[in-house]
Amino acid sequence: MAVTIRDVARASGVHVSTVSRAFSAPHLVNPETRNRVLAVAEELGYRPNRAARALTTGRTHNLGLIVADIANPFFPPLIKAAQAQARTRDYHVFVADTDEDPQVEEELVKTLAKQVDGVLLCSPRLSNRAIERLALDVPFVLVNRRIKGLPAVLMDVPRGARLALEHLKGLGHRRVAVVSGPSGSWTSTEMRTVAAGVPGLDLVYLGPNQPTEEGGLAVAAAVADSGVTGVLAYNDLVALGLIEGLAAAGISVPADVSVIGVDDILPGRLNRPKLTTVAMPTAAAGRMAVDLLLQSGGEGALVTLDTTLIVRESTGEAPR
Amino acid sequence: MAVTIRDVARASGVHVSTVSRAFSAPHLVNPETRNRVLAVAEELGYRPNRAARALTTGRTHNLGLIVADIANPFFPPLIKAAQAQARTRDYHVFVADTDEDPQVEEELVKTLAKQVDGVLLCSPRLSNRAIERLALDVPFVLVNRRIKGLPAVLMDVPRGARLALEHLKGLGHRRVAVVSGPSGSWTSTEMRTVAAGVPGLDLVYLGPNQPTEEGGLAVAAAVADSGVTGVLAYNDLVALGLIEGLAAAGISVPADVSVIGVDDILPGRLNRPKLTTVAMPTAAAGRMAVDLLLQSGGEGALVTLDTTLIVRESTGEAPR
DNA sequence: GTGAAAGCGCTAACAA
DNA sequence: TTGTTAGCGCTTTCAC
Repeated sequence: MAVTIRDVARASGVHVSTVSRAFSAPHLVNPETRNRVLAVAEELGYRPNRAARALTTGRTHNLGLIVADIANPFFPPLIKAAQAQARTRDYHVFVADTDEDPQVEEELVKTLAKQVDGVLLCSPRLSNRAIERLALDVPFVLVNRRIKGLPAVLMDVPRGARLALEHLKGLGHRRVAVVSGPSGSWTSTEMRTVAAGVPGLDLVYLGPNQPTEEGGLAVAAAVADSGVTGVLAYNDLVALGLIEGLAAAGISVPADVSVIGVDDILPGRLNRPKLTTVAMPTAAAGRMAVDLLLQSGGEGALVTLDTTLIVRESTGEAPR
Repeated sequence: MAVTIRDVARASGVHVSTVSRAFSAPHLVNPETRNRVLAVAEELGYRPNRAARALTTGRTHNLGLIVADIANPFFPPLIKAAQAQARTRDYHVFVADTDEDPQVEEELVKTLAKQVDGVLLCSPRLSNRAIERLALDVPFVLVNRRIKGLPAVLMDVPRGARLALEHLKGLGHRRVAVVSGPSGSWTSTEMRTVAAGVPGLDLVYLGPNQPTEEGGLAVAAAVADSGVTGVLAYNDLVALGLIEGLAAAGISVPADVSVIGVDDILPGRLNRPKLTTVAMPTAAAGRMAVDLLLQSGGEGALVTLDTTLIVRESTGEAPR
């Protein structure tokens, strides 16, 4: 068996409660005693058992992080940042993947609830009602989803989309396509709204569409037929697929058509042409979500992070 | 406070131990009683507190998964698979990122030790000695690292490298470069050994080198100067950077030079030309590592997973 | 400043 | 088959 608080107490000639205090309420114990206890603990290799501690304090010092798909390149930077931020505050994080399944998501929250002080729900697939019900069991911070009364970290996609469209316009593009994602998608709707608000653009809406490379590939023909010279794609994966599809049809990016993605995932940075994209502050979102969760009192807090346009190689002057 | 076993006991008119048994030793309780208890529990929304359970049983039903860098595209498929596999066995998994820092790695293992039934150490940066010492505290499964006496999941890189080199040879390439990674790296050494074992190839060893896109970019000039027509790169990132660097120098892949990577990460699949690569079975490794950890008795188990060559577009006939 | 004792939620002998 | 009791490792009143 591992070394417990009792072993330390015995070896340092004090009561267990003193050892406990030496760790969790240092100011309540005589510096000398404290140092002795700490030294003994160190020597024995004692580490407080966090689970046992949680039982009395009610605070587990664990967080849950639930995402739809760990392998989707959008998430890893968020997971990494959240985990790092949690660690600076002495928290561990459970990471779970729902495989896009709302049922799994719900079950995960329920089983995790008792073991964590809060959970980060990233781009949840669950209904608002279901989430509100779950929020009774455990504190939440939502990422990429807004539900009244629940703290959330959002990213300002509309701003990024506007920037993207204006960038296209500034390069002389007039006829521009907006390729949306899955039909129910929040972002798709937003993109359209924003696009409608940029004057002087002749807009073509394409989609709904799979939010994947295949989706982009599939929409290439429609883009080619539409006569546009610029495209704002639902996300980077779609943009990448689109560029590939266009190339297969003999249409070159950015010479013939400019393409902008959304997310700023790694593959877009490695692609040639390097993808111009609306960068989502995923790492910042991960950090911020952890902060929100840990800073009690941030009840209904709503943080919206700025997106930025990163101009790389997939956009250029409109052909004439 | 959440609903506890005591609430369920009271509401169903039995003793807590009966409730406990209804969940963790169903066969020991009368089916009728059991159903009643379960019904009441369901109704009250009772969920056993796993941390409390762990305190008595000694089994937490949690796993730790430690990787060097979550954002490195090599890891997410492994994390996803490990997590999924763990879930099928009713385990949760802590995911932690060491940022390539051995110190952090060690500290993480120590703090996690008490909260988990075992930890998956993926591509650890720690010394053998340190790992052996830590293995006294908590069961390990190593991924991508072999230490005597510790269970490990390895991937057969030599086989993949041989396949890659033979593929190049089959395409008529004679003068071929092997671009290695960081100097200490295990894989680098292996690659050289394997390369030496493939007859009829005129080999050039380049490196050591950063295992990143920049590393590939940096080595492009040397590759160009070396007069090779084929390259086996340390990994996909290096291969991608190399292709980019070659392109900048007016050298086309695969027309002038064929390039093969290792890993099969997503960016390679999205790249143009699509990267020919030695696919690492990362998902299978994640699953297998979890199985090894959970199947007690697998003490010194050593599993080597096959790698395969995936031929895509970055390799072609040698120019003549 | 330190010790004693109770208890967090649960399981595991041991009785009955 | 079920209840009783003790205790997992720790914190937290409450005394002293």
